[in-house]
Amino acid sequence: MNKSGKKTGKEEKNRSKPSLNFIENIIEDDLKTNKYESKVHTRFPPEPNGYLHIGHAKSICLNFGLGLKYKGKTNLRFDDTNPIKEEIEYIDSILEDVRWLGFDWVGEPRYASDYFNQLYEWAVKIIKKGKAYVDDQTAAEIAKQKGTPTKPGQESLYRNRRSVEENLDLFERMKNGVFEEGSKVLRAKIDMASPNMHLRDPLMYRILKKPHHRTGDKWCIYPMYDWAHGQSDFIEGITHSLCTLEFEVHRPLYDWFLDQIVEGDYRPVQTEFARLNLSYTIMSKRKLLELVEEGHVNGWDDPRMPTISGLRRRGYTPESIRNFADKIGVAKRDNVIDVDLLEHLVREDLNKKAQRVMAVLRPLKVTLTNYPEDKIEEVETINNPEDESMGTRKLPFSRELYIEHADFMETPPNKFFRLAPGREVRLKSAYIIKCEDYVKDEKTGEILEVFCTYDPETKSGPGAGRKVKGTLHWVSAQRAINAEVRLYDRLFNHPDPAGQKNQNSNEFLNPNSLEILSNCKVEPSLKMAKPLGKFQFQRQGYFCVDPDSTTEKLIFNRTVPLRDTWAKIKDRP
RNA sequence: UGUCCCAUGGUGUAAUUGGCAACACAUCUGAUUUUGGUUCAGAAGAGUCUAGGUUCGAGCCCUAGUGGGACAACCA
Repeated sequence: MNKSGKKTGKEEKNRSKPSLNFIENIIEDDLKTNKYESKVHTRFPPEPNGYLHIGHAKSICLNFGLGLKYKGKTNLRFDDTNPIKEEIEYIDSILEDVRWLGFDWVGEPRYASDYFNQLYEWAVKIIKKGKAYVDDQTAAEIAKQKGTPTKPGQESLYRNRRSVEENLDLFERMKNGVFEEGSKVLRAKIDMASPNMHLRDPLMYRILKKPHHRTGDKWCIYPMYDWAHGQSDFIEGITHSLCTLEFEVHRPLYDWFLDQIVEGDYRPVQTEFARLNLSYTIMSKRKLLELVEEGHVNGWDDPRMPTISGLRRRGYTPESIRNFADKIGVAKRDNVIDVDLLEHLVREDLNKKAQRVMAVLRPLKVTLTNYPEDKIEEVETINNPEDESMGTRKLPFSRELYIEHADFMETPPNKFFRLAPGREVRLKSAYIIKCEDYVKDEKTGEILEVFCTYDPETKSGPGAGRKVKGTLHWVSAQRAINAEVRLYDRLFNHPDPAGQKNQNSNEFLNPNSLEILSNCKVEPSLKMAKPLGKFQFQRQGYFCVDPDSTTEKLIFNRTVPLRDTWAKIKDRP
């Protein structure tokens, strides 16, 4: 009795309070203890050196989602501390992708480069405290002295030899462009014997005589990531600084740098979570770039790419991606998410939204021998059975039609209930037809044409009469318009191409990831289809108008096929 | 020969004071269906990496081990 009462109490609690991920737990604890005056301020801080992918989408949804959930704020900040790799082109695409996902940042986008002055002043302060010094050694010498994770490093000759005044003077002259690139760096004086490599006197500044896309020629010394990120967080009033697991070892340094500059009570805290891995694809920017450069795909927005721009072109909706980020959760263990989940979610979304249309991908001609030659009648069909408000439309029906090649079989196997000699099927929204005859290429065995009769008593609508087992999609041969359809399959044929030791992911590239069908027949209403317009091709899948599509040449991308239980039954041994 | 992180059905994530291991995807049945879609009903699948310890009671706390991952760019 006592026990069951306890149980009920817990169940009620669970119902009213859904479980939180570990970051939400941290935030709610902070809220409870009134840390940060009960504010939540997050940020999404990409480096503008490439295109965003679905792994970034996870981070975007996390950071912006938390801002929304806790009525806080979220900044968009470009981590632009390396002028060599960064370009404005990438900034534009990042802004577009974040907006497309449906998020808005508070105020203007921020830039780490906006803080270069402040960073410089703080660096001077740290030198004055005797906790930073100018090192004249080469990159190779510094690397050599750094030691290894298992062996302590050695201190630089310059570490203790130079006075504060000398360091200050050298640093100022570094800033003024007196020294050659690579000849001097500013280093934090921490601990060359630390078991954490990042604490072995990390670099704060290097000399780079390169123009920056925002600051131009103003600076020739640029701060390193570690000496910019936490300070940017601090400047912006970020409370919860979320990043991926590989920065875990940076956290002591993040904190050390904050120790040097923070005076009040407030300071941001870094928390790490596991990056997203998705089955049958890769997520590394470097490897993705390689796919583009080696021509395995046609650019960053190739619909096979896991980039946001690729997914958009493929026909994914922002909602489906946000749902995905929600469903996969946030934790600290390495993971490979099944791409089936992503596909399930885009189907779920498109099922509600996408208009159904008739499109025959691999046409097979059907002639209705008892249908008048010149007659074209219009049949009415529903636009979306999931949403009556989407209404109906008219479809032209005629003596000569196209059906899907795979919907006819000369010698059908068990459980095949499509068209076959002597069999009947319904043409969706039209009539029941019966196969009377067919023409076959005797050499290749290919079916060339099918002859049927139609039953005028069976027109779709109330009182359509008898039922048959199969229903096929079709188009009128006279009225159909041509289209190109691009069928995409997974880019790799291994579920974890990047996770295989001693094997390059490219070894697992799927040679059949793209199939182009150029002789597809689609219903005439599709002439008006606009780029990125989304449709369900009845019985086949969801398709999206490619941006390359024109009224003269329609091009559709297959987002994802419909679930296909027949394929499973058919392929069973 | 180091430091840090991680370990729950096939996959991913939960289990909020230490109290019957839950949800989603995937898989399999059946029903409905003018999409072999959708929807609905149901089934199977883990005893929580291992060994000890604390406890009336451990997925949860402690110790050790095992396995996986991160760290040695003037990249982020």
